[in-house]
Amino acid sequence: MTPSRQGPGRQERARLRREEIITVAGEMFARGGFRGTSLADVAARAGITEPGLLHHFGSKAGLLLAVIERRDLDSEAFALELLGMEPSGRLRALPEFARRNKQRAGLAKLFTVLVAESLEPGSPGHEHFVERYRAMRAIVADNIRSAQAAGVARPDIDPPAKATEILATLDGLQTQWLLDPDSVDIVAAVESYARTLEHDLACGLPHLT
Amino acid sequence: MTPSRQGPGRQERARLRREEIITVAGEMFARGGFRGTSLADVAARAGITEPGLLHHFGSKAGLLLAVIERRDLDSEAFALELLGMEPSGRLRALPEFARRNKQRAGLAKLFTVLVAESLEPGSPGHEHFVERYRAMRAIVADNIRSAQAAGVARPDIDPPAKATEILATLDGLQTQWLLDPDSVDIVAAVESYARTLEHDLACGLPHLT
DNA sequence: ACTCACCTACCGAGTACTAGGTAAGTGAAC
DNA sequence: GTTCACTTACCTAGTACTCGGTAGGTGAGT
Repeated sequence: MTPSRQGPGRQERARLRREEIITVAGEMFARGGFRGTSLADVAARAGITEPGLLHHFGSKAGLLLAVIERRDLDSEAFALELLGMEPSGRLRALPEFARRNKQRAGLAKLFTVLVAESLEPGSPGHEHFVERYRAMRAIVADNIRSAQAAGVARPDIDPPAKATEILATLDGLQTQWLLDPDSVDIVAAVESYARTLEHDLACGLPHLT
Repeated sequence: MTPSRQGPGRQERARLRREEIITVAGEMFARGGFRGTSLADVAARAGITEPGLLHHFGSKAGLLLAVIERRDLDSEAFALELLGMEPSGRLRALPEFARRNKQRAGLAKLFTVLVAESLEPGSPGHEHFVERYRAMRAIVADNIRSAQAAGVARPDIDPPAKATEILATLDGLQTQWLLDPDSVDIVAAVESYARTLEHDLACGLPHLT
């Protein structure tokens, strides 16, 4: 009897388990923060022992990095989707982005909580988030520049400054929504902001055909 | 000999010590978060024992509330200052607010970290921050309404939505600055946003005298 | 005389992580 | 196509330490 009965084999099974653990850990970090969640908590929920966890991820920080990496893959997919659209439609995709995030409130909360926990230099995720924000600002700034080149945005706007501002608003809206979902409708808020932005970028422009 | 020589007396001395402890705890909560800071850390820095701390504040959560209360008093002072100005000048006071926050990066970081730690319902500061944001949105919305009444803001702006948006942007800018002060100049960013806002609120208005 | 700030000493329950083992699967030699 | 050395997944048990909080006392100030 060859032992390869039908199950996915050892390493494949281990990979699946790793994925499952990352999912669970992400949810728990979102609820309780990184510092507020213990390896024991994660292990219990994932149906594994603490040393079992550490076997896969090396350390608690390693687990955090795996969770962050997963989240990044997710949002990268969305970014690519965005870049596939023509520039004029990207603004209109913002509410779609909000709807998507609303479906995944856990991921959104995870991000907000982890950023706050990473403010202090030297914390496990600090460099990662610094780099990430720099990259995001650069991407948004490039988008603005191309909109200016296409003549659909005022040329007197400073792309980096506006990029910082846009990301800030989206983050801030998300935070207020996560804190108090009954008072803040994230989709409506982002839709409203998209209108603000449209007005802000174009108001005063000489009309085009 | 009446022992009231010149020292401030026992209760006064205790009050001063309380204040000192709150200051120290605020700094440490800002650096390491509430969960990431232990009573032992605070006690050591404040030159007191852990039970000494608990004598004053009852519990760790009590200490947190004292810290939050202190911060609120501080920002309330600024709010009153703002309300003393005529409405048209309030926008111009935003950069002043940023400069003030830059001086007190510790307090700003404290606020950002604590809000993130309070996202989850049931966490020690949750209700406090929910209430606080509701109040702040209401205040800003009122400001917008009065600007509309005075004819210096477009009447088609929805005050609550714009209020949420403004607070979001200011919070988000602060977060990016705290995370990466080398890349984000908070004062310049807020100045830039104040210009955006001015443009946003007034652009399209029929000119007044 | 009494209050109250603050201490020493301590507790039980976590904390991340390690040591060392077992058992199951894998790959090359034969 | 078995055999067998090797790797890998994961466990039990325990490390040294930190956590927030309590009990009960001391001693200065009022």
